[in-house]
Amino acid sequence: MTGASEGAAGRPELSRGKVLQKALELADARGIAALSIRSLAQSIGTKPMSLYYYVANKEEILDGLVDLVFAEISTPQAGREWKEQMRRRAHSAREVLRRHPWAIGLLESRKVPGPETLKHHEATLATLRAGGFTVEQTARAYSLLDSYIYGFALQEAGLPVSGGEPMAQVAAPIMERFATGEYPYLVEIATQVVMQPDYDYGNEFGYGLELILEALKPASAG
Amino acid sequence: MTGASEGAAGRPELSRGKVLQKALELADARGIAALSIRSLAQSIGTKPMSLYYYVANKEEILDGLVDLVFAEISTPQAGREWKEQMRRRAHSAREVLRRHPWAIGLLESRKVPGPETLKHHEATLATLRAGGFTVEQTARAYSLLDSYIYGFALQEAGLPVSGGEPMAQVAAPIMERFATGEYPYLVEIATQVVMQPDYDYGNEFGYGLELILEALKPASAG
DNA sequence: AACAGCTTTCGTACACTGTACGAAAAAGCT
DNA sequence: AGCTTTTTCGTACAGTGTACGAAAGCTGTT
Repeated sequence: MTGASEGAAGRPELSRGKVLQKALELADARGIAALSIRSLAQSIGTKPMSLYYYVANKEEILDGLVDLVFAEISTPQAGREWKEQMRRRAHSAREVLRRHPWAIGLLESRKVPGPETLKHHEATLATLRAGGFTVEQTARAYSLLDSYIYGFALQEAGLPVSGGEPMAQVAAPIMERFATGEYPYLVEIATQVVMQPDYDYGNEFGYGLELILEALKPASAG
Repeated sequence: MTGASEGAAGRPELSRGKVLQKALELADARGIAALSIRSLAQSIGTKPMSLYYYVANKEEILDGLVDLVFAEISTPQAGREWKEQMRRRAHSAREVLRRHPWAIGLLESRKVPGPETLKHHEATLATLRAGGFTVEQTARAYSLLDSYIYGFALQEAGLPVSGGEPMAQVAAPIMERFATGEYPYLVEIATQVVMQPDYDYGNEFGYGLELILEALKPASAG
């Protein structure tokens, strides 16, 4: 009963899942740079080397994190209207990547996709195919949609967190260099759109997404 | 003459530019993970701590690298046909990011844009504005185009290098899990398009780009 | 020639990283 | 009880970024 499995008393009971879960929390809370084996072990309440029983190395933890993030993205359902399904998925993906911005940087160096990642891709492909896209059209549509989603998330991650007025903060130091009049168009866009009090870059996501969804079409020519 | 400046004899003559240049070469050759202060100093032919005279810390080196990469992207010219200019810029950006894939991951954590980056943005904005886009339309078009470019580069970076047949390599290990029949649509797209001998994912870039350029329009409604 | 004052180099040391190796402890089984 | 497998973790090592301060080199003035 009080074996290595179920924690009967106060035993926290370590497991691969718990390691990854805590790693995700730590990355969210303190940033991916602060995710070290030692800090992770401490936040779990164990010792550094104990983690290596559940995980081969740190790379494997990062792989697991990316897979966890993919698992959070809402899975589209084949058979339903493809456009609405893709819209839902895209917005969900953006939200997830905004919650875990560090995951974007991780994507660049990941080699093997995890099981949840594969499941997600499978469901997305199924939805497009069921929507009437040919195999080739599906490949292109998927590439286009995901490129937009990842790219938007990447740009969003390069901004100061998000909220009411942080745009003025990122713009201010740059504005000084602008005093020279070197960058009139950057000044224009900064003052006339970005620094407007109610401007939220996140809202631009929908614009580009709709434009792409509108232009995508199954059947006939590609 | 044999002062601290021009290297008259065999003196290599250190400088901030040289440090960044060598850092770029090292990152390209051995990957961003292999770029350490010590390895960089050695490749330059100096000692680690000497670099800190030209650079405040490693972060500043990474900032400089990103700016160097941006400098490589061909700058659009305002006044010329905006669509053609954006096409050129997009293809150039993709090529540059394929040469320096590590730069994509760096983008996520960069805080302040460098001078070359600003210059590039300025020129792009100028071209769109001159092409008849309003300020708001420019912001949206720019966001859409760059999201697509960065996202595509990000996905491309997650692939095995590039060449004739590496697609079969990334697909093979995954294919084993497919033997279970869990992922029929992934199998379909893998066998029917990705693993085709003459398939090159890079070619898909043009498709999405043209679709976006076609849908973008200046004037009237946004 | 000697000194002073820059600029530029770099040796040493410290705290921190991932993890190889192997010992120790705990749990399960006969 | 003992034996075996599973799970934990202490120690040690090579590598990281960089703070601090000493040294060296160069320039200009006397």
